[in-house]
Amino acid sequence: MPQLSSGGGDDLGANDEMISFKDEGEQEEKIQENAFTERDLADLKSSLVNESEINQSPNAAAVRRGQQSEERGFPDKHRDHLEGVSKQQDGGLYKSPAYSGYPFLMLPDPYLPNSSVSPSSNKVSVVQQSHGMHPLTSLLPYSNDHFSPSPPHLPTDMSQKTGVHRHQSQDLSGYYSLPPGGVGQITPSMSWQSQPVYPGLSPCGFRQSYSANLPSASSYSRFPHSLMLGPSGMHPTGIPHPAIVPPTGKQEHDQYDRGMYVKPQVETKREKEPKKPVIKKPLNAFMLYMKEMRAKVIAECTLKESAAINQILGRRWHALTREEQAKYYELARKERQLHMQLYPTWSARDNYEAGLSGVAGEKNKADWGKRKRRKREKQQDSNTDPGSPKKCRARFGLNQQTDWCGPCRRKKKCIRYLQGGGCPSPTSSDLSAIDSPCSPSPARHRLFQHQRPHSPGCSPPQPPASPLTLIPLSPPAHTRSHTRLNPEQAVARRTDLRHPPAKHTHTHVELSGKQTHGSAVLSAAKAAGLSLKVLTETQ
DNA sequence: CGGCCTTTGAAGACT
DNA sequence: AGTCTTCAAAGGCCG
Repeated sequence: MPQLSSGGGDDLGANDEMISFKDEGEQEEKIQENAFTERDLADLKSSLVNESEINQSPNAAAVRRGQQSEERGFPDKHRDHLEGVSKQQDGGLYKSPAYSGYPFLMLPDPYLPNSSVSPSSNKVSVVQQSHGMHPLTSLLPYSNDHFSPSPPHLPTDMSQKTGVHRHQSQDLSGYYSLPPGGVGQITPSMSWQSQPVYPGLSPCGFRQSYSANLPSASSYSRFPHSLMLGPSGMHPTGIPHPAIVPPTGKQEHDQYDRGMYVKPQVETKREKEPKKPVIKKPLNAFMLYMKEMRAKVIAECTLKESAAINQILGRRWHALTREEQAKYYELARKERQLHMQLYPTWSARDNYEAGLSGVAGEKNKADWGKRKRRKREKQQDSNTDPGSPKKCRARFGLNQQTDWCGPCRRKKKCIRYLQGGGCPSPTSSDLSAIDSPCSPSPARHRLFQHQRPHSPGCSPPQPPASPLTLIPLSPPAHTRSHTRLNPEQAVARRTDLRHPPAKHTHTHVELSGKQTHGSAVLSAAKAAGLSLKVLTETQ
């Protein structure tokens, strides 16, 4: 769990962490990249200043007051916990109205016991913004749907998912209703508002965040996110929710990307297809960051391949300040809390059975063990030495792609390693990785051989990566666990900034001073646009 | 069409 | 307790 819950931010103020995890040879890259990140940081900081002013708005307080009608229902211990969290955090994440043209209802602090803050508090976290935009709004592209006033399609039976507490939300509409007066006065301030709209981008759901106005039929169709639920993307509660995704798992995107979202269709489809919901994991901080920044990276670097983009995003993630990361950690924390509220019986293990039922039955439990063993064996086959680089790109780096084996060039398993580790031990050149947003990873270099090597859209254009400017490529996800033992990796990953996991995230957490039931949770979800997803199972 | 790639973080299983 | 594995998003690529 992010160390945001206490300490008054002392752990966020340190400024020495940004260097510690930098790898050698990154100086040049750092200069270039900092030019970018600092720009964003400046924007962000400015937005934070502005938002603190804007949130003084009485309208915001009025909106918040309208949301304090429900009873408390969770143990005080969680409240205590969250109080500590909220005291420090609730003013930081959800008060930035920096985004114009995006209808974003600030998280109504159902998560935060201090939700009944006085108007004088600058921690007013409920800000309806039809024109203002949350700094993380692009993380919440599905939040558009949240602005549907008084959803008329709420089913009476909201207990579709087994074990999910369903406190009926008679007053849900109260949370969705957005007083018109509360919106337009929020002046879009800067911050990521400066992010361009990418009209030409492939539909990834971000650009809309910058251009949407109040929800409408058209705006729904413009939002590709899963919350723009399609036929089967209905939350068990009946509220369209990003956690509800079609069985295919990708349908959501295709469907919504193509603007096929039609609300009546949601209802009819849902009636036709009673499904078991497969609840997706809540997004972690980095995932949220990725969702937001992906479009930006794509636009700047004209990249399309997610693997390359993710490498860039991973680097930028490390380049973020603590404060910046803290926002995402906090958002992720709230997502987890919401997720836990919505699906108390859900376990991450439920989804270990990919493609199977989201409900972990006994059979799934057995299959899970088998699958796990299979994967383990598979990895051992190709990687008898888990701690060592196993791919040509890691061994030779970008500058020596001619030394790569064929499979490595085709993103396949490195045959050299399988053939006995014939690859020479890595030198400095094996430290190749994305050096800048413009430098694709060696593994993806093939992609750029038929793309623009140095996109003009990337700032700044990068020459072919030099070993001196390269940083170590992070090991594959399945080998990271080994590298965690590596002190350098530990430093590189800036473990000091890694917020400890919320060990009690699966305990009930009082999310609000007065909202504790499903309606509160759902309204909070709608307000915050949290990205919980449920994959409904086709019959 | 399914799986891979790639990233970090969270959670659960395992040792 | 520490380690390991899986999944979350994304979309192009490959067999």
